[in-house]
Amino acid sequence: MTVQDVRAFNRFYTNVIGALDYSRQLYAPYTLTESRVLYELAHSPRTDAADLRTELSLDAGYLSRILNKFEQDGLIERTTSHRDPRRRRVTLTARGRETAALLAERADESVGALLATVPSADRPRLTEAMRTVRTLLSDGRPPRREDVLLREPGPGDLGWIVARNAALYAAEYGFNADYEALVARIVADFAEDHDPHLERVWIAELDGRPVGCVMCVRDDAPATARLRLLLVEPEARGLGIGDRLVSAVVDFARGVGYRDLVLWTNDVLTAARRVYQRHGFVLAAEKPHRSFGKDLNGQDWRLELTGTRE
Amino acid sequence: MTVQDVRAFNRFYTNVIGALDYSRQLYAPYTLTESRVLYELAHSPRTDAADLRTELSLDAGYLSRILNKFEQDGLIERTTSHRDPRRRRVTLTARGRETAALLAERADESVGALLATVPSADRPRLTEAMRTVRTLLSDGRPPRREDVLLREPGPGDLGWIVARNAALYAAEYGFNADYEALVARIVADFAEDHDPHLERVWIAELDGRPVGCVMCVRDDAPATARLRLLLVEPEARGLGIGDRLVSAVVDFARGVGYRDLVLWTNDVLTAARRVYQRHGFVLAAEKPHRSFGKDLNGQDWRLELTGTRE
DNA sequence: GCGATATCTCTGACTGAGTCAAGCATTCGG
DNA sequence: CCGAATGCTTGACTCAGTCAGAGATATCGC
Repeated sequence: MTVQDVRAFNRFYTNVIGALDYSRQLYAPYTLTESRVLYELAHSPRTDAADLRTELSLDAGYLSRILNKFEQDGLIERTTSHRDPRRRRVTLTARGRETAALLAERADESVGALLATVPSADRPRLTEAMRTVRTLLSDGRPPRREDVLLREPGPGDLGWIVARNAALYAAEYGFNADYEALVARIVADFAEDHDPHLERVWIAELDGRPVGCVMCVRDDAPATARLRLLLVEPEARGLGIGDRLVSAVVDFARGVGYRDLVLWTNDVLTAARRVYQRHGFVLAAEKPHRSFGKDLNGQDWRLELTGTRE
Repeated sequence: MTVQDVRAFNRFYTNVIGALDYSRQLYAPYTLTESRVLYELAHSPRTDAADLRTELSLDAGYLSRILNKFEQDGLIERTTSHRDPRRRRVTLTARGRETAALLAERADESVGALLATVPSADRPRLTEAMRTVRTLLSDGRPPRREDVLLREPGPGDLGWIVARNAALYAAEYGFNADYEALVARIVADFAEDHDPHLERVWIAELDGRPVGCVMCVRDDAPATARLRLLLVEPEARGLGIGDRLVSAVVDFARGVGYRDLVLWTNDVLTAARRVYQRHGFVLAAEKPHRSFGKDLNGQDWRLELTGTRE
């Protein structure tokens, strides 16, 4: 049950945060909340009090008192905001920046001590996992299209294509190991020998991790390109990534002078089919076959690249 | 910088925990700390006050007062411990269990509301990431040899072999994409056609995720097997995984009747070489070559499988 | 067995982080 | 121009959590 997992994590992490502050000297002579305010100020030095309130969800009176203290200690200066005299603009003084840096340093030390218990080989996994938790929980903001980036494959990405194709089709359609063999063959052929001007692979990246791919290779027929291995991870669907990948292939194929673009798929892959249709592919042939441990309907689709460009 | 990542995560998660408690009704009529005590009691019903103190690191006086309140409310009963009359044994009453259940239910709801913002496709990633953070930070208990399991590859594992070989050798030795092509070729050949009685792949699994692999295939020479693609993830090194993988290959090859086991490696892979030596492999030939964008010394190693079995 | 010391618990006294409500100044919507 | 809303401040308060002392009992050295 996911809720229980999350609650267990909350209990655990409450202890972690508590343990970091064990000596009770971390924030002296300020409190955790004061130190959060100071941090916020140090990282966006020209802020209105109202922004601090919403950002840290503090009580207005509480914040006002905290800022009083900071002003007495010479950490900040308060002026009224230009565009709204009710608002107070808060700016850090040099002394305030010093203090913020001091607190940051202490926090660094404390966290460093915690991190020292983690083998350095594991640290990338730790930061990766923390980033995952953050992005998934951060107000559930759904990723936007602009967060997705298309790029060329780097080390390991071709293997990733094989792994994710095999795992996803096994999970979603029950394909057996033959499918992984097919994909591995396609990828190996590409990796071993391809003309970078006429053949290419794109990786769709979201928050630094691959979430989709597509390949464009020469076909046997003259002046014909073949689109292969279109894939979008379930968690990244609905962002138009499939469309962008297909567009990339179409544009590329047209740009380097192919006259036709073909692809082979199966009718069970309905989402993919709609993407192809949107880009103007038409069904050229359909044939039942038994592959990957399933009875399937193979489909050949074709898009003429000459003619009217929309 | 990892420390900064962790601190960012701490700030973030402080907000998450704060937000969960937003309505301020979560624990009413008790406080967070009281509710933690109640939780602890509900999950180990027969506890001494001293245990609670150490477990939750509470002030003795504070805990005493909390227990007073609980006793007045009829949630607990206090008796003196048998083995030490100074200690107080605390047991939940039926009413105490009810209250604990009620609080747990409210917390579940609150967490459930948070989780509702996470698309269900992402939830496995969330719990996985949380588990990773917990296991890495919780006392850094190093994994033990018994936690590692050798198994046959499942869907996606062959692709994983390609991906991790390529990524690791690129990171550790600067190999270029040619190496990924070579691995992809080897894996594709295996996936497409292999004799399961004479050729096999092993995946080493730690806590449910792959951390190592090795392959055994027929060689061109008669009655000769070839060991390929031995790999152990950095974070799983030092657990004897390499030895276990090589042992698996040696035992398998000997068991199915091969007379020789050969392998090709490069002298920069010193850790792997030591593994091979431990298993009795001897260096048969060495030859410089330029591959994968590097000048390397290729080595052929050989182990006779007939003769004295140790 | 006895004294010195440590441990467990409880209570009184206190601190101070955070909340609530009222009031003043200003902007916004009509 | 008026009522409502927003931003900030201050006074008054609550109550979570800390600290110190005291009583009871265990443990250790002798």
